[in-house]
Amino acid sequence: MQTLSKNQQIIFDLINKSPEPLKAYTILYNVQKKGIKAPLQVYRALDKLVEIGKIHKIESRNAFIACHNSSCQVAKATAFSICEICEKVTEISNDSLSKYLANFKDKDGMKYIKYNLEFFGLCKKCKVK
Amino acid sequence: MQTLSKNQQIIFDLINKSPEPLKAYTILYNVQKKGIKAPLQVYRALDKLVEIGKIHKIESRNAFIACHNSSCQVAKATAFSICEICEKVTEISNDSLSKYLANFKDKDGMKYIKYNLEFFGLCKKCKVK
DNA sequence: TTAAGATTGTTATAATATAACACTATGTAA
DNA sequence: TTACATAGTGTTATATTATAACAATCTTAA
Repeated sequence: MQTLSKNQQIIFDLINKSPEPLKAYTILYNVQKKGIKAPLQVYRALDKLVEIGKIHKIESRNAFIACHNSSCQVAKATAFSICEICEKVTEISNDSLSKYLANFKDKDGMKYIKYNLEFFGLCKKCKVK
Repeated sequence: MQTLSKNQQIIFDLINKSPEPLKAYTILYNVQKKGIKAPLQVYRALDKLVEIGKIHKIESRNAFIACHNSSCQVAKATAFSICEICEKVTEISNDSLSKYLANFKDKDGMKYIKYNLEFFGLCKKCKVK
Protein backbone atom coordinates (compact mmCIF):
# COMPACT_ATOMS: atom_id res chain seq x y z
CA MET A 1 0.00 0.00 0.00
CA GLN A 2 2.06 2.89 -1.20
CA THR A 3 1.55 6.50 -0.20
CA LEU A 4 0.04 8.77 -2.75
CA SER A 5 1.43 12.10 -3.84
CA LYS A 6 -0.55 15.26 -3.21
CA ASN A 7 -2.31 15.36 -6.57
CA GLN A 8 -2.85 11.62 -6.60
CA GLN A 9 -4.47 11.79 -3.16
CA ILE A 10 -6.75 14.70 -4.07
CA ILE A 11 -7.94 12.95 -7.20
CA PHE A 12 -8.27 9.56 -5.58
CA ASP A 13 -10.36 11.04 -2.76
CA LEU A 14 -12.71 12.62 -5.26
CA ILE A 15 -13.15 9.42 -7.27
CA ASN A 16 -13.41 7.30 -4.16
CA LYS A 17 -16.30 9.25 -2.71
CA SER A 18 -18.17 9.46 -6.01
CA PRO A 19 -21.08 7.06 -6.44
CA GLU A 20 -20.55 7.05 -10.17
CA PRO A 21 -17.59 6.90 -12.57
CA LEU A 22 -15.99 10.29 -13.15
CA LYS A 23 -14.57 11.61 -16.38
CA ALA A 24 -11.18 13.31 -16.53
CA TYR A 25 -12.52 16.78 -17.21
CA THR A 26 -15.25 16.45 -14.60
CA ILE A 27 -12.46 15.64 -12.18
CA LEU A 28 -10.52 18.65 -13.39
CA TYR A 29 -13.44 21.02 -12.75
CA ASN A 30 -13.84 19.58 -9.27
CA VAL A 31 -10.23 19.92 -8.19
CA GLN A 32 -9.43 23.32 -9.61
CA LYS A 33 -10.11 24.92 -6.25
CA LYS A 34 -7.42 22.65 -4.85
CA GLY A 35 -4.82 23.99 -7.25
CA ILE A 36 -4.95 21.38 -9.97
CA LYS A 37 -5.46 23.51 -13.02
CA ALA A 38 -4.39 21.57 -16.08
CA PRO A 39 -5.66 18.40 -17.79
CA LEU A 40 -2.20 16.90 -17.70
CA GLN A 41 -2.07 17.07 -13.93
CA VAL A 42 -5.26 15.07 -13.83
CA TYR A 43 -4.20 12.55 -16.44
CA ARG A 44 -0.87 11.95 -14.76
CA ALA A 45 -2.50 11.21 -11.45
CA LEU A 46 -5.10 9.01 -13.15
CA ASP A 47 -2.40 7.04 -14.97
CA LYS A 48 -0.58 6.36 -11.75
CA LEU A 49 -3.73 5.46 -9.83
CA VAL A 50 -4.71 3.02 -12.55
CA GLU A 51 -1.21 1.56 -12.60
CA ILE A 52 -1.22 0.83 -8.88
CA GLY A 53 -4.79 -0.47 -8.97
CA LYS A 54 -6.47 2.17 -6.81
CA ILE A 55 -8.84 3.05 -9.60
CA HIS A 56 -10.00 1.48 -12.84
CA LYS A 57 -10.85 2.95 -16.17
CA ILE A 58 -14.20 2.04 -17.66
CA GLU A 59 -13.00 1.88 -21.23
CA SER A 60 -16.36 2.08 -22.92
CA ARG A 61 -17.17 5.25 -21.00
CA ASN A 62 -13.80 6.97 -20.66
CA ALA A 63 -14.46 7.26 -16.97
CA PHE A 64 -12.81 6.22 -13.74
CA ILE A 65 -14.01 4.51 -10.56
CA ALA A 66 -12.29 3.52 -7.36
CA CYS A 67 -11.41 -0.13 -6.96
CA HIS A 68 -13.71 -1.92 -4.55
CA ASN A 69 -12.41 -5.38 -5.18
CA SER A 70 -10.52 -6.98 -2.31
CA SER A 71 -8.71 -3.81 -1.33
CA CYS A 72 -7.28 -3.14 -4.73
CA GLN A 73 -5.28 -6.31 -5.17
CA VAL A 74 -6.74 -7.01 -8.55
CA ALA A 75 -5.49 -4.30 -10.81
CA LYS A 76 -5.08 -6.39 -13.90
CA ALA A 77 -8.21 -8.46 -13.92
CA THR A 78 -11.28 -6.31 -13.95
CA ALA A 79 -14.96 -6.90 -14.56
CA PHE A 80 -17.83 -4.47 -14.47
CA SER A 81 -21.56 -4.33 -15.02
CA ILE A 82 -22.85 -1.23 -16.72
CA CYS A 83 -26.47 -0.13 -16.88
CA GLU A 84 -27.24 1.17 -20.34
CA ILE A 85 -29.97 3.47 -19.05
CA CYS A 86 -28.72 5.07 -15.84
CA GLU A 87 -25.04 4.37 -16.50
CA LYS A 88 -24.57 2.90 -13.05
CA VAL A 89 -21.34 0.91 -12.96
CA THR A 90 -20.56 -1.84 -10.49
CA GLU A 91 -17.33 -3.71 -10.13
CA ILE A 92 -17.94 -7.44 -10.22
CA SER A 93 -16.02 -9.53 -7.77
CA ASN A 94 -16.84 -13.12 -8.40
CA ASP A 95 -14.42 -15.94 -7.71
CA SER A 96 -15.79 -18.26 -10.33
CA LEU A 97 -15.56 -15.59 -13.01
CA SER A 98 -12.08 -14.43 -12.11
CA LYS A 99 -10.79 -17.98 -11.93
CA TYR A 100 -12.38 -18.87 -15.22
CA LEU A 101 -10.84 -15.88 -16.96
CA ALA A 102 -7.45 -16.18 -15.28
CA ASN A 103 -7.25 -19.77 -16.48
CA PHE A 104 -8.66 -19.17 -19.90
CA LYS A 105 -6.43 -20.34 -22.72
CA ASP A 106 -6.99 -19.45 -26.34
CA LYS A 107 -6.67 -21.99 -29.13
CA ASP A 108 -2.91 -21.51 -29.20
CA GLY A 109 -2.83 -22.48 -25.55
CA MET A 110 -2.01 -18.94 -24.64
CA LYS A 111 -2.86 -17.49 -21.24
CA TYR A 112 -3.39 -13.86 -20.40
CA ILE A 113 -2.53 -12.27 -17.10
CA LYS A 114 -4.55 -9.20 -17.73
CA TYR A 115 -8.09 -8.63 -18.91
CA ASN A 116 -10.97 -6.22 -18.78
CA LEU A 117 -14.58 -7.33 -19.04
CA GLU A 118 -17.56 -5.04 -19.35
CA PHE A 119 -21.09 -6.43 -19.13
CA PHE A 120 -23.98 -4.33 -20.38
CA GLY A 121 -27.61 -4.53 -19.42
CA LEU A 122 -30.19 -2.91 -17.21
CA CYS A 123 -29.69 -2.51 -13.50
CA LYS A 124 -32.43 -3.60 -11.10
CA LYS A 125 -34.00 -0.16 -10.86
CA CYS A 126 -34.04 0.50 -14.57
CA LYS A 127 -35.38 -2.96 -15.33
CA VAL A 128 -38.52 -2.29 -13.31
CA LYS A 129 -39.40 1.01 -14.97
CA MET B 1 -27.26 -9.80 -44.19
CA GLN B 2 -28.30 -6.31 -45.03
CA THR B 3 -26.87 -4.26 -47.86
CA LEU B 4 -24.52 -1.49 -46.93
CA SER B 5 -24.77 2.09 -48.10
CA LYS B 6 -22.02 3.59 -50.21
CA ASN B 7 -20.01 5.08 -47.35
CA GLN B 8 -20.59 2.06 -45.16
CA GLN B 9 -19.31 -0.24 -47.89
CA ILE B 10 -16.21 1.83 -48.58
CA ILE B 11 -15.32 1.94 -44.90
CA PHE B 12 -16.14 -1.68 -44.26
CA ASP B 13 -13.97 -2.78 -47.20
CA LEU B 14 -11.04 -0.81 -45.82
CA ILE B 15 -11.38 -2.25 -42.33
CA ASN B 16 -12.05 -5.73 -43.63
CA LYS B 17 -8.86 -5.91 -45.63
CA SER B 18 -6.73 -4.39 -42.87
CA PRO B 19 -4.62 -6.85 -40.88
CA GLU B 20 -4.81 -4.54 -37.87
CA PRO B 21 -7.44 -2.42 -36.13
CA LEU B 22 -7.92 0.96 -37.74
CA LYS B 23 -8.59 4.25 -36.02
CA ALA B 24 -11.27 6.61 -37.20
CA TYR B 25 -8.93 9.28 -38.50
CA THR B 26 -6.67 6.73 -40.15
CA ILE B 27 -9.77 5.54 -41.95
CA LEU B 28 -10.62 9.10 -42.87
CA TYR B 29 -7.20 9.71 -44.46
CA ASN B 30 -7.55 6.49 -46.43
CA VAL B 31 -10.98 7.16 -47.86
CA GLN B 32 -10.61 10.82 -48.74
CA LYS B 33 -9.79 9.91 -52.31
CA LYS B 34 -13.15 8.15 -52.45
CA GLY B 35 -14.99 11.31 -51.51
CA ILE B 36 -15.41 10.86 -47.79
CA LYS B 37 -14.03 14.09 -46.47
CA ALA B 38 -15.34 14.67 -42.97
CA PRO B 39 -14.93 12.83 -39.67
CA LEU B 40 -18.66 12.65 -39.21
CA GLN B 41 -19.07 10.67 -42.38
CA VAL B 42 -16.63 8.13 -41.00
CA TYR B 43 -18.15 8.02 -37.53
CA ARG B 44 -21.66 7.58 -38.89
CA ALA B 45 -20.60 4.64 -41.00
CA LEU B 46 -18.65 3.16 -38.09
CA ASP B 47 -21.64 3.50 -35.76
CA LYS B 48 -23.85 1.66 -38.18
CA LEU B 49 -21.30 -1.06 -38.92
CA VAL B 50 -20.84 -1.65 -35.19
CA GLU B 51 -24.60 -1.71 -34.68
CA ILE B 52 -25.14 -4.40 -37.29
CA GLY B 53 -22.12 -6.38 -36.12
CA LYS B 54 -19.95 -6.10 -39.23
CA ILE B 55 -17.17 -4.51 -37.22
CA HIS B 56 -16.24 -4.22 -33.56
CA LYS B 57 -14.70 -1.41 -31.61
CA ILE B 58 -11.64 -2.24 -29.55
CA GLU B 59 -12.49 0.04 -26.66
CA SER B 60 -9.07 0.17 -25.08
CA ARG B 61 -7.55 1.26 -28.39
CA ASN B 62 -10.28 3.37 -29.97
CA ALA B 63 -9.91 1.28 -33.06
CA PHE B 64 -12.09 -0.89 -35.26
CA ILE B 65 -11.73 -4.36 -36.75
CA ALA B 66 -13.96 -6.44 -38.97
CA CYS B 67 -15.89 -9.21 -37.29
CA HIS B 68 -14.49 -12.66 -38.01
CA ASN B 69 -16.69 -14.56 -35.65
CA SER B 70 -19.23 -16.88 -37.30
CA SER B 71 -20.07 -14.43 -40.05
CA CYS B 72 -20.90 -11.57 -37.78
CA GLN B 73 -23.72 -13.15 -35.84
CA VAL B 74 -22.26 -12.18 -32.52
CA ALA B 75 -22.44 -8.45 -32.36
CA LYS B 76 -23.15 -8.19 -28.68
CA ALA B 77 -20.78 -10.66 -27.18
CA THR B 78 -17.22 -9.90 -28.10
CA ALA B 79 -13.83 -11.07 -26.90
CA PHE B 80 -10.39 -10.12 -28.10
CA SER B 81 -6.76 -10.78 -27.35
CA ILE B 82 -4.45 -7.82 -27.62
CA CYS B 83 -0.67 -7.95 -27.77
CA GLU B 84 0.76 -5.21 -25.62
CA ILE B 85 3.91 -4.98 -27.71
CA CYS B 86 2.91 -5.21 -31.37
CA GLU B 87 -0.76 -4.29 -30.79
CA LYS B 88 -1.96 -7.26 -32.80
CA VAL B 89 -5.61 -7.89 -32.05
CA THR B 90 -7.38 -11.18 -32.56
CA GLU B 91 -11.05 -11.88 -32.09
CA ILE B 92 -11.56 -14.86 -29.85
CA SER B 93 -14.24 -17.29 -30.82
CA ASN B 94 -14.48 -19.93 -28.18
CA ASP B 95 -17.68 -21.76 -27.37
CA SER B 96 -16.81 -22.45 -23.77
CA LEU B 97 -15.99 -18.82 -23.13
CA SER B 98 -19.03 -17.40 -24.86
CA LYS B 99 -21.33 -19.85 -23.10
CA TYR B 100 -19.76 -19.12 -19.77
CA LEU B 101 -20.18 -15.38 -20.20
CA ALA B 102 -23.64 -15.56 -21.71
CA ASN B 103 -24.77 -17.57 -18.72
CA PHE B 104 -22.93 -15.58 -16.12
CA LYS B 105 -25.14 -14.21 -13.38
CA ASP B 106 -23.98 -11.61 -10.89
CA LYS B 107 -24.77 -11.87 -7.19
CA ASP B 108 -28.22 -10.36 -7.76
CA GLY B 109 -28.91 -13.18 -10.19
CA MET B 110 -28.75 -10.72 -13.02
CA LYS B 111 -27.83 -11.81 -16.55
CA TYR B 112 -26.34 -9.65 -19.25
CA ILE B 113 -27.00 -10.06 -22.93
CA LYS B 114 -24.10 -7.96 -23.99
CA TYR B 115 -20.46 -7.90 -23.02
CA ASN B 116 -17.02 -6.98 -24.23
CA LEU B 117 -13.90 -8.74 -23.04
CA GLU B 118 -10.36 -7.68 -23.81
CA PHE B 119 -7.44 -9.92 -22.86
CA PHE B 120 -3.94 -8.43 -22.77
CA GLY B 121 -0.63 -10.20 -23.08
CA LEU B 122 2.07 -10.99 -25.56
CA CYS B 123 1.39 -12.66 -28.87
CA LYS B 124 3.43 -15.67 -29.94
CA LYS B 125 5.92 -13.65 -31.94
CA CYS B 126 6.50 -11.03 -29.29
CA LYS B 127 6.84 -13.63 -26.56
CA VAL B 128 9.83 -15.18 -28.31
CA LYS B 129 11.77 -11.96 -28.73
C1' DT C 1 -46.60 8.65 -55.36
C1' DT C 2 -45.58 9.89 -51.40
C1' DA C 3 -44.32 10.01 -46.87
C1' DA C 4 -41.16 8.02 -43.35
C1' DG C 5 -36.79 6.74 -42.36
C1' DA C 6 -32.04 6.30 -43.42
C1' DT C 7 -28.09 8.36 -45.41
C1' DT C 8 -25.27 12.09 -47.00
C1' DG C 9 -22.64 16.52 -47.05
C1' DT C 10 -20.97 20.36 -44.57
C1' DT C 11 -19.22 23.60 -41.03
C1' DA C 12 -18.24 24.16 -36.55
C1' DT C 13 -17.08 22.70 -32.09
C1' DA C 14 -16.85 19.62 -28.00
C1' DA C 15 -14.50 16.12 -25.43
C1' DT C 16 -10.54 13.33 -24.54
C1' DA C 17 -5.60 12.95 -24.25
C1' DT C 18 -0.51 13.82 -24.93
C1' DA C 19 4.15 16.40 -26.15
C1' DA C 20 7.76 19.05 -24.51
C1' DC C 21 10.31 21.52 -21.24
C1' DA C 22 11.77 23.40 -16.90
C1' DC C 23 11.58 22.82 -12.20
C1' DT C 24 10.90 20.53 -7.39
C1' DA C 25 10.54 16.86 -4.03
C1' DT C 26 11.99 12.37 -2.24
C1' DG C 27 14.51 8.42 -1.40
C1' DT C 28 18.90 5.90 -1.51
C1' DA C 29 23.75 4.87 -1.74
C1' DA C 30 28.47 6.49 -1.23
C1' DT D 1 25.84 14.93 4.05
C1' DT D 2 26.26 14.98 -0.66
C1' DA D 3 24.97 13.64 -4.97
C1' DC D 4 22.46 10.95 -7.86
C1' DA D 5 18.30 8.72 -9.67
C1' DT D 6 13.51 8.59 -9.79
C1' DA D 7 9.05 10.37 -9.31
C1' DG D 8 6.14 14.19 -9.25
C1' DT D 9 4.75 19.07 -10.47
C1' DG D 10 3.42 23.21 -13.26
C1' DT D 11 2.73 25.17 -17.60
C1' DT D 12 1.73 26.12 -22.52
C1' DA D 13 0.58 24.28 -26.56
C1' DT D 14 -1.33 20.89 -29.41
C1' DA D 15 -2.93 16.29 -30.96
C1' DT D 16 -6.60 12.99 -31.11
C1' DT D 17 -11.23 11.38 -30.79
C1' DA D 18 -16.03 12.40 -31.28
C1' DT D 19 -20.51 14.97 -31.72
C1' DA D 20 -24.02 19.05 -32.70
C1' DA D 21 -26.86 21.13 -35.93
C1' DC D 22 -28.92 21.77 -40.27
C1' DA D 23 -30.18 21.08 -45.01
C1' DA D 24 -30.34 18.03 -48.88
C1' DT D 25 -30.87 13.47 -51.06
C1' DC D 26 -31.74 8.60 -51.47
C1' DT D 27 -34.55 4.31 -50.45
C1' DT D 28 -38.37 1.78 -49.62
C1' DA D 29 -42.76 0.18 -48.39
C1' DA D 30 -47.81 1.41 -48.09
